[in-house]
Amino acid sequence: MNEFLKEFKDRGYFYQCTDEKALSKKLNEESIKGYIGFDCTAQSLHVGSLLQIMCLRLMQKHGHKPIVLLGGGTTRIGDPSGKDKTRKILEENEIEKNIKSIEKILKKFLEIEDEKVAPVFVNNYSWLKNLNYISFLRDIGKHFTINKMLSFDSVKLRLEREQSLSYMEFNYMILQAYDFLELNKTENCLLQIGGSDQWGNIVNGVELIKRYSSKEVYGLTTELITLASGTKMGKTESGAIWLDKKLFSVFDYWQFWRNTDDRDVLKFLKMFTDLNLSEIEIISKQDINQQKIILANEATSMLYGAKEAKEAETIAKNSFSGDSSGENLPEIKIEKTNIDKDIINLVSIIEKNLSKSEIRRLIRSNGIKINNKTIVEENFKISKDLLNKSNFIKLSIGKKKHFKIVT
RNA sequence: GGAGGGGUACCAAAGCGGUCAAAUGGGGCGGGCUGUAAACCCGUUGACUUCGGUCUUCGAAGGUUCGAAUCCUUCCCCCUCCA
Repeated sequence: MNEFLKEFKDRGYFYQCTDEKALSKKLNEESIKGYIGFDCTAQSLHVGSLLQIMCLRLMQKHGHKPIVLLGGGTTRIGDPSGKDKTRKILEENEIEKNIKSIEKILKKFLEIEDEKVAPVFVNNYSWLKNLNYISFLRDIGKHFTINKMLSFDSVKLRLEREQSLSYMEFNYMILQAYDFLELNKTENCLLQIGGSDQWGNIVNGVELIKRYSSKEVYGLTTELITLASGTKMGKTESGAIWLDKKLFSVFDYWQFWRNTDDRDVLKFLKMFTDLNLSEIEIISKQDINQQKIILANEATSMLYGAKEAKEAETIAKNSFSGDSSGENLPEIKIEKTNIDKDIINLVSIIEKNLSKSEIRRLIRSNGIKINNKTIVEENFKISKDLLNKSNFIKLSIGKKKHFKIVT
C-alpha cells in the first residue's frame, strides 16, 4: 500500500475511499494535488476541523500538494449535512473576513516555504459567482438525478425527520461537486478529502468528473471522532475550542489537551501529533498523566510553537501545585480603585460572564480562593494587605482557573 | 384555504387560577474522592440584595381577577391531517 495511505490508516484517519487500490497506485506513481474544503461560517476554525488540517499536513509530508478551498461561495449557501436546521446566512463581508483569518490559521499548520508542497488557497466564490443558471443546469445539472440526490443522507435525514430543507440547501451538493470539477480542470486536482459526513458530497464530485470529463479522481473520508464520553469533539458548554489565541488562550488550549479523557489519549497522540507511531508506542507505556502532557505540548507546539507550549506547561505546573504563589500566571491588570472593594466586585471584573449571584454562590460553595485561602464571607474586602511580596494577588476560581492580579 | 395539536428556564419535559422563580431528567457550575482523568457522592443552576427580602420571567401584546405559566381576545411562529 502507498505510504501516505498507510499512515492515513495507521493514524486512525481512514474511514472510506472511493477506490482505494487505484488511489494507492496513483499516489505511488506521482505526486498529486488533493483538496479539502473548509467552512467559513466563523472567524476561526476550531478543534473540530483539526483532523482535516492534519490530513493536509500528511499530504505534505508525503510530497503531495494540498489545495485548501475556503468556501466563500458555498458558505453563502450552507451545507445541510449533519444539520437539523437551516443555518443563518452570513453577510458577504463577514465571510470575506472569515476567509482571511482562517487562511492565516491554516498557514500556521502548513509548510508554506517548500514550493513543491506549499498549499494552494482557492475560493470557490471566484467561479461560483459567475455561473449562468441556464447553462449550469444544462451542463452540470443534467448529470444529477433527483432520485439519487434524495437518497443522500444529508437530504434523506432531513426529509425523514420532516424538517424543512430549502431548495437552496438542496443545491449544496451539486455546487460542491462542481467545485471538485473546477479544481480538477484548473489545478488537476485528483483527490478530495473530507469528514465522513462529506461522503455523499465527495462521491457526487467524483462521479460528475467521470461523466463530464471522463477522468478518474478519488475521494477519501476521515473517521468521525467520537470521544470516550460520547460527546462531539471540539465543543464544550463554554464554547468551541478555537484555534486562535484571541478567542481561546494558548493556556486553555494546552489545558484542553491536558484534560483529555484517559481512554482517548493514545488515539489523540496518533491523530494530532507529529510523533511517529513507534515513538507513540513507547510513550503509551508511560504514566498516563505524562502522556497527556506530551500530547498537550505536541498539539500546542504545532499551532503556537514550542516556546508557548512550554510556557503553558509551566503555568499549569504552577497553578496545580496547590500552594504556589502564582508567580508564573499571566498577569491581569486592574484599576487601583478596585482594591479596597469587595471580592464580588473583583471576581466580576475578571470573569465578566459571571453574575454577582453566581459569584455569591461560588463563595458559598468554597469555590473562590485568594492567595490559596478559601474565601468564606461574601463581603470579604480586598485590601492592599493582600498583595504579596511581589506585589500581586493570586485569585483562584474553582480548581482550574487562576489569575495573577496586579494593579 | 379548512380542521386539529403545540410554543415553559441552557436543552428535554411537567404544571393548566393562589402553596410557582416554576416538578423531573440531561447538561453546566462548585465541592468531595482522585491523577488537572473516568466513575461515583453532595450542593447549586433568573437578577439584585444591607440575607429581612426586592425586582423581572412561562411565544408577543392587551384583558378578566384581590391574584394568571394557568382563563378570555388579537397577533406571530412550529407541527399534523384535509384541500
